[in-house]
Amino acid sequence: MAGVRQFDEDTALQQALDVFWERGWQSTSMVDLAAGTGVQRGSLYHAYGGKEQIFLKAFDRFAESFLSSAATALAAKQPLNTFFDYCIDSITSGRGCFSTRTAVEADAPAVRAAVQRLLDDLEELLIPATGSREAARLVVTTTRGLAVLERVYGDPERLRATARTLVQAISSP
Amino acid sequence: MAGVRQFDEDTALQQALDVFWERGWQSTSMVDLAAGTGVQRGSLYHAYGGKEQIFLKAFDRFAESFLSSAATALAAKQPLNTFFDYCIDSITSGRGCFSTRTAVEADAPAVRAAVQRLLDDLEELLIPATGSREAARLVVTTTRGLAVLERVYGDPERLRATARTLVQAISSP
DNA sequence: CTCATGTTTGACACTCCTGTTAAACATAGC
DNA sequence: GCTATGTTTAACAGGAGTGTCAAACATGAG
Repeated sequence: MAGVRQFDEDTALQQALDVFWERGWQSTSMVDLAAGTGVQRGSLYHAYGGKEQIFLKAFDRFAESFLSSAATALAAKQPLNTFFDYCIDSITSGRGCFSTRTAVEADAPAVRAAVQRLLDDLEELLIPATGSREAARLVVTTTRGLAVLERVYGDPERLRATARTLVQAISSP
Repeated sequence: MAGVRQFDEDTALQQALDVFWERGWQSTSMVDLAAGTGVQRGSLYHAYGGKEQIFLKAFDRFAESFLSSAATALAAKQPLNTFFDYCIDSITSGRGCFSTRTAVEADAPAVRAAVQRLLDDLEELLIPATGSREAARLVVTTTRGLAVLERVYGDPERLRATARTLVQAISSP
C-alpha cells in the first residue's frame, strides 16, 4: 500500500493523551493537539475525524494502563491501602485525575460511555479486596471524591488520611 | 444619586446561577449570561467586570442556600442519612452538583477559593453528626464522589445505596 | 424643570477555533 | 523508474466569543 502515514501513531496518541490530561477535555482544541503531537491539524482530521475520536483512542490507552496498575496494587499484602496509595500518587503527582475530570467535563455520549466502562472495570477489580460489590462501589466513589478534593485542596497527606479513614471503616465489622 | 441600574440585581444573579448550573463554568459565555438574565452584555461588563465576578456572586448565593439546607437535614433524627438523601435529591433532580462541577472545571484562583470555603463550612457542619473531623472529611469526600458517579451513571437509587454503605460503615464501631 | 451622574445600547476590532479543499507530496508495488 | 494511492500542507471561509467605546438614555437631586 502506497501513501503511508508519516507520523508514528503510538507516539502521537500518547502525546494527545498528555495534552488532554493537561488541559482537560473541554479546553483542548485541535490546535492544541496539533501542537502537542507535532502533526498538522489537517492530518489529524484526515486520520481520525476529529477531537472526539482522538480522545477516545487516547482514553483507551489511559484506561488500559490505569487498570493494569490498579490490578497490580490490589495484588499486594494490603490491597486497599496500596490501591489508594497508588491512586493518590497518580492524582497528586501531576495533573489530577484524568478520568474524573473527563467524567465531569464531557458531554459527548461516547466519551461518557468510555468513562463508565472504566469505572465498571475498576469495580470488578475491587470486589475481591472489598468483599462485596457494594463496598467496591463505595471505594470507586471515594476515589472520585478524592480526585475532586485534590482539585480543591491539593494536599496529598490529607487525601491519604481520608482514604485511611475509609479503609478502617469498611474493615472493622 | 442619578443614573440608576435598570435591572433587578437579585433576579439577574439568580438567573446567572441558573445559567452557570446548566452549562457549567467553562462553557458559559457572557453571551449566555446576557441571554439568561435579559441584561445586555455591555451592561453586565459595566456592572460586574466580567464572567468571574458574576460567577462569584452567583456562587455565594448557591453556597448560602446549600449550607442552610444541609444544616436543616443534619438536624433530623438520622442526620447522615437525611443529609445524604438531601444531597442525592439535589444532585439528581436536575443539573448535577454545582459545586463539584465547578471544583473540577474552574481554573481561576478566586473560584477555587470559593469552592474551598464551601467545603470547609460543610466539614464543620458535619462534625457533630460524624463524631470527628476525619469522619466529616470522609463524608464530604463521598458527597463529591457521588456527584461524579451521578454524571457517569445518573442513577439515584445506586447513589443512595452507596451512601447507605458508607453510613453503615462509619456507624458500626 | 434642569442637570449631572451613572447606565444602557449597538457596533467595532480582535482573537481563537473549526472543518474543508486543492495541490503538493511520499512511497509500496509493479 | 513509474504509477496509483493515500498523506500532508497551507490557505480559506465562517462562526463564536471577547472587551471596549461613544453616543443615547434615564432619573434623583437641586
